[in-house]
Amino acid sequence: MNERPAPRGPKFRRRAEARPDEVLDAALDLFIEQGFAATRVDDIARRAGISKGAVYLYFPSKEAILEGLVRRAIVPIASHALSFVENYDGDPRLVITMVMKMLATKLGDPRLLAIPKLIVREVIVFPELAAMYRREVLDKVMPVLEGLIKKGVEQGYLRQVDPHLTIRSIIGPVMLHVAMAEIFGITPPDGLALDRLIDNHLTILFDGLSAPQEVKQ
Amino acid sequence: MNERPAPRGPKFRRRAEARPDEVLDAALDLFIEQGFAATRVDDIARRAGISKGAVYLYFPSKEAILEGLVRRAIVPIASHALSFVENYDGDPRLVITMVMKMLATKLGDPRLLAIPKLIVREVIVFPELAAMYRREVLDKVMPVLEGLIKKGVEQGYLRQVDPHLTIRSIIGPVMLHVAMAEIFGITPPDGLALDRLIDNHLTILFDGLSAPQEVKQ
DNA sequence: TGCAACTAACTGACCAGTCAGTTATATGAT
DNA sequence: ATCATATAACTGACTGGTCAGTTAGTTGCA
Repeated sequence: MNERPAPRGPKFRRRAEARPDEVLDAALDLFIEQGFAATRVDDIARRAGISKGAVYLYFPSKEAILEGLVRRAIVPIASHALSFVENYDGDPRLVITMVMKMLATKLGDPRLLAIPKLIVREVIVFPELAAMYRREVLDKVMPVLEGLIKKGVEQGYLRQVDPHLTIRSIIGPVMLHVAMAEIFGITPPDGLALDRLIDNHLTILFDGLSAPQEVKQ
Repeated sequence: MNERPAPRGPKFRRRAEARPDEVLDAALDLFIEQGFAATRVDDIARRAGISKGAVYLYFPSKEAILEGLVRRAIVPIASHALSFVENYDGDPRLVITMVMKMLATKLGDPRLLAIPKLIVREVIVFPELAAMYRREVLDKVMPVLEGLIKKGVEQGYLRQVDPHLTIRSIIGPVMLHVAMAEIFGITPPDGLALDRLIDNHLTILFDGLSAPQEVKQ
């Protein structure tokens, strides 16, 4: 798997710039496979192609690696398309549909999904991790969605609902779908089928589970 | 908290019948507080009022305690009101409402909620745990709900939806609500408010998020 | 009196974090 | 260009603490 070290090549390279990211990449792989506790720092080092001692040149502790992982994942979120949603003024159902499609893309990428999974697993031992994620991601995203729904109600697009609670009705089903697949391996017969789930859900979400009345003619 | 052992009392009691359950109770408390890995068998023993060695008279390993915990929680599920749901023949929306209220009760009890939480946390290290829960609980409950929806569609109560996927739209929001509260401490201003969440959700679920048309007169 | 139930001290494996020593490479003098 | 020197980057063996599981011996009870 690893190329055999050339007998005449140097024993190691000095590449201080690249190391931290390589450590994080290696750690993410291993944390996904085995979880935080079961992963040895030595394993992380080996997969990153350095010695254990070198890991401690860049991270003061194993926990700091986990924290670095979450921090690195969080950074790009801030610069995201939230301002578009914030300033949008038409039918909120279009934006909701868009948000769902985007969410599906994110959740489909194992390396993105891994971060919330890690947080969920480690929240008891490292509550600061969850606090960080909440502060940097959820506290930014959720108020925007809440505002969207509130405006939708005021403008007459949406039924009178509680904006705060309605967020759960919108994205809860997608989360549960992914969670059931991840934890229990329960998927539709033809795979994860996130697109079909979202179609099915949006129909129910917008127009209700009840059969349409015959008044439509 | 523990009564001080009377100086003249016996050093221990022989109570083989009661021990296993007491160990499980102690373990559940500690696993909730600190997670599986961070809990020492010695702590479990002490809280159960026995020595570590005694624990190993009843459970062959620490993992077996966790497994016993899940198994004990699963047993009462089998004998539950599923047959009622299975044989019900009227408007499925009534049953769905009922199921949601029942779910809310279960999720409101920390000692019941703790079991799925443990499974979620430990699924990577002990996948058999998740498999067990799936086999004994989910594979029994979900087909019944699926059948309920299917029948509801056939009898014209419900819109044409995919029964398998629709389960997510029904209970996903409740799960997300609880998960957000548990993991990130995100709740409505006035507490968990599960009842209000369910009311809000059922309105959306049955009749849709879209504002009602003016045709109703 | 016998033995199941129980205790408490012990063992051995594991692993995060340390550190003394080694190697790569940048810098500057010749 | 070539070499000497400095130091940042890195290695790998070691340590100290932790803890699951074991066992030799003690105690409660029928």
